[in-house]
Amino acid sequence: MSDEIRISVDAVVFGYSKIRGINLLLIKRKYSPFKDRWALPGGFIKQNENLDQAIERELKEETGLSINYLEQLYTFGEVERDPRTRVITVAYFGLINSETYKELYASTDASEAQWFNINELPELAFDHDKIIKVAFKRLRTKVQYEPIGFELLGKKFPFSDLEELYNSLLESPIDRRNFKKKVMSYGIIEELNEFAEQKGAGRPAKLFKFNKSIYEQLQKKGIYFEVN
Amino acid sequence: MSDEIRISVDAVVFGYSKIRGINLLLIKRKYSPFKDRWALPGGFIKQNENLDQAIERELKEETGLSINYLEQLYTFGEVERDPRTRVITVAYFGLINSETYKELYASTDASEAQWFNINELPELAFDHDKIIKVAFKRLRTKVQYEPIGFELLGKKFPFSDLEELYNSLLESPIDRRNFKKKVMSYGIIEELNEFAEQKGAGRPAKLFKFNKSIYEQLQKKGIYFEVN
DNA sequence: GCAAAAGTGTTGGGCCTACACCCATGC
DNA sequence: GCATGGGTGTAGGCCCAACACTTTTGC
Repeated sequence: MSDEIRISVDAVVFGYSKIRGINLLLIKRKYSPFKDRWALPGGFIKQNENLDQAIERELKEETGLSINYLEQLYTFGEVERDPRTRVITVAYFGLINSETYKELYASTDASEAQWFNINELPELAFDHDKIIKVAFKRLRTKVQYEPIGFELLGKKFPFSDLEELYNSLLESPIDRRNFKKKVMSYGIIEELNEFAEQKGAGRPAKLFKFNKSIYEQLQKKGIYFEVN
Repeated sequence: MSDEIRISVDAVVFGYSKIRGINLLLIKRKYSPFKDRWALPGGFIKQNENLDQAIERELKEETGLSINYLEQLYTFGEVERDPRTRVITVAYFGLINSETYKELYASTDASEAQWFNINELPELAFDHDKIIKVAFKRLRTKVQYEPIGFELLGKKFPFSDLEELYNSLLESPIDRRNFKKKVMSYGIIEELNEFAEQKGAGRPAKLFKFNKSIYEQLQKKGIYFEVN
């Protein structure tokens, strides 16, 4: 056990689908410690790369995914969190849109990377369960004051997808009519003249699109998104 | 230049007084690099201490202060942020109440530690100006949705101190009557039967006290503090 | 025709905003 | 008595919460 302190980055990446709900990206560890245990994607940072670069590299290496939304979450540095040596990890919080999300689902169970439902997580390596808790709390808090929910949906989505997403993230069930009025009132969502593909019965759903640049203009004016 | 990556902690500690406004705690560096330049209190973490322990130790060593409110802010890890070698720093965000704050003011200019008005900061070492910006933004945002402003006041305070504090932190000037109604409506502030010492003319001000345990009970019920 | 999902308006009440004068003290 | 800072109430409007039926499709 050297006297060095090592630094890693780890990412908590959430995905979403209407059927499966909130899912989390995990990888199976190839090496000791915690060999064959599921863990967050991540790894040690290199001498000449920034933290942001490190986490992007690790995600690409271990899962092949590119993440549309990624921000620093918290740094975990408990002395005993890694049995080998002292490791401090900078955790990131990521969201992935449903198109990319589906691709990974297609890539079989044999893959090293896999999605798990947030309520059915396996036993995890290190203190990763603790990190995930912090990240999930951030997700549930942040969807209420920033329009990050759209990062979990596709570019075009039926309004009911957004509804369901917020329903699964917020504590109390949302009122469909009030929710739509509120969200539409910001003018950051465009109604398209396209319809979602039918799957089963029911009236076909119009598709909507999140307009990020309008949101950014509102922010500058001091108008902030808020839902609860 | 070794191949090691080193880890430090730094603290952005804010103090407040009605006369001087928002102030920031800085220390003068004794050693190279940036010798004699003002910088955030902080230093390298030790092999066997947690991050929280490290920042508390450094603050005590360098400034003698004990901080009532301290939370992790953000981790800064740009490759070139330290000219010596690669150093990643975990920044903390702290608030200190006005009693403690005054004590330091009494400890002369010769001291290594000194308060600076947030609008009159000297040139700083490393990327500490950037860290301070992030911290100040956090302060201004967070006072709006958590009652952390009280951490900057004394245990007992005249209501006008709170008013002035929010006035100096928020962008638009607050309405005195509406502000008081809002804050009092949470029931987290007790009106005492004591009065502030007179300094100059004016009606004597009643003293108030923040009741943290009532606030925590409200939080559990899902009632959140909010001012703007 | 019935099951499944999408779409849509109104009302009452509570909360937030706007706004200005009196009170107690020092000098 | 005047300057200084502390303390206080109301009315109008806006926004939010509560609430249920109709439309379009697949089968």
